[in-house]
Amino acid sequence: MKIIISDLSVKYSGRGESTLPRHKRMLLIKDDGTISIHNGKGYKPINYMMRTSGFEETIENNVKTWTFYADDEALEITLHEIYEEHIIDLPDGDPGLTRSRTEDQLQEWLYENLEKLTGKYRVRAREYETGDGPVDILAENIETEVNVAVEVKRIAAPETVAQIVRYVDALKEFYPDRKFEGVIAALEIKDKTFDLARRRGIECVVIPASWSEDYAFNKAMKNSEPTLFDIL
Amino acid sequence: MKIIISDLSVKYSGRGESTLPRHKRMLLIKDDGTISIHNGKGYKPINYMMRTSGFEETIENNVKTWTFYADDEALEITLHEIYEEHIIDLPDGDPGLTRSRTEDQLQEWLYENLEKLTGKYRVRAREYETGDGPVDILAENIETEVNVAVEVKRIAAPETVAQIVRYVDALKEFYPDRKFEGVIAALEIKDKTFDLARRRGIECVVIPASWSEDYAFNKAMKNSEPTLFDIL
DNA sequence: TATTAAGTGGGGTTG
DNA sequence: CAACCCCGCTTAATA
Repeated sequence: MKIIISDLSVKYSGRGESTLPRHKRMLLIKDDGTISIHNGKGYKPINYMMRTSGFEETIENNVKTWTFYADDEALEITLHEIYEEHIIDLPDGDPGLTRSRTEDQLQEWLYENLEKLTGKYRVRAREYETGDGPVDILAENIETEVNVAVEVKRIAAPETVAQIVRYVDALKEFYPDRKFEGVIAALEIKDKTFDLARRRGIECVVIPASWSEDYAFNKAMKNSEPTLFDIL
Repeated sequence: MKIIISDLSVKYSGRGESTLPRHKRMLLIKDDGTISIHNGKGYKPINYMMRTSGFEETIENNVKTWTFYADDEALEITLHEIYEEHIIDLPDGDPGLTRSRTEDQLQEWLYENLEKLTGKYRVRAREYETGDGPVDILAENIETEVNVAVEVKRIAAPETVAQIVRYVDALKEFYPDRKFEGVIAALEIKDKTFDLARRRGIECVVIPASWSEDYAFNKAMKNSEPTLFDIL
């Protein structure tokens, strides 16, 4: 990896197009060919390019311009004045991130706890194919026996309503002799989404934030063997 | 800005949760409080935190652990062995990125050129409110005088079809005495999307890739004054 | 301040 | 390869 601190300007052309006027910034060139340009703010680079396959240097009036190429993409960096340069060796084989509290785990937890949580829906299947993509959970109303498609989200947005409506429509079309309703289950549901859902006949279920503790506790109970986590 | 090359491990807890085992990586601390951890690959940090508001250092067995805080978030970095450290001054006032070939410009271009391009639609309005969100362009069929809602996209996906169908339905509901049709105009429309659109009675218009050159040319013509771009 | 929509979105998974 | 969907999405514009 190479770090260059320089007064630089950038032009990118590829999927979109952008230009960046001269300013002192950090240029980061990783060994996998990734280029990124950082300024003093934010965690994202202001300009970047991945999977570079070619490289070219031109010098004019003692000013270097580097152009990096890939399929249909080009990133042109003019280094007006270089202040610092560092070579850093980062070894391969990074063990990588392990995540928890993901939507997948939320879905798993809800599948186990939907009936307890709502008191009226009994789960039947996960990732049930609707004909227009799989719905997260298929359940049924215990009293009315109507089938219920449940879309699980961390944060429900208006587009979530559109999504569940599509699934319900697809299910109705595919099984014309059965009844279907739609439910959104989310940790957070904004007012506007709530109103929109109600107007479309979609019910909203708010999942308590404590789900993750409950999930972790149950996981730990199932594994009688102590995990590495318990020891640490 | 501070760059630290270190053998480090990370724990994040906030909107989600994640852990990163020990490995030699780069820690980047920007003056705006942004933390990011990079390995040797990719342009994105593997772990990060923005808008940090607090900081704490603990030392155990000669090993430093830094914990960064923000509302409901915490990033804990244990620096097992520090190899390098660099302080870099990046001035504020970065002029920032200017983009072109954006969807906004595409929409502007199409508004000017829809009639020329299709030979049958005449534009009437941009960002026209349908009752279910604004549609990009409202036009009319020159021959039949039917109103046409046009959704502009760079890449049209099946979801785009659902979107334009919703708009057309909303318009029909709001103006029951008028006729409406839906059109998707995009640079790229995959087969499945094309088929789906046809089945739903939505017409597809493919925008030629040359639109951006035409757009730039016309912009230049309008401004008789030479721009900074022309000079450079 | 909250909401919406675009992004050079990225990235993984499935058919 | 295309389609689909989640992401600790981020970020900018807008009401």
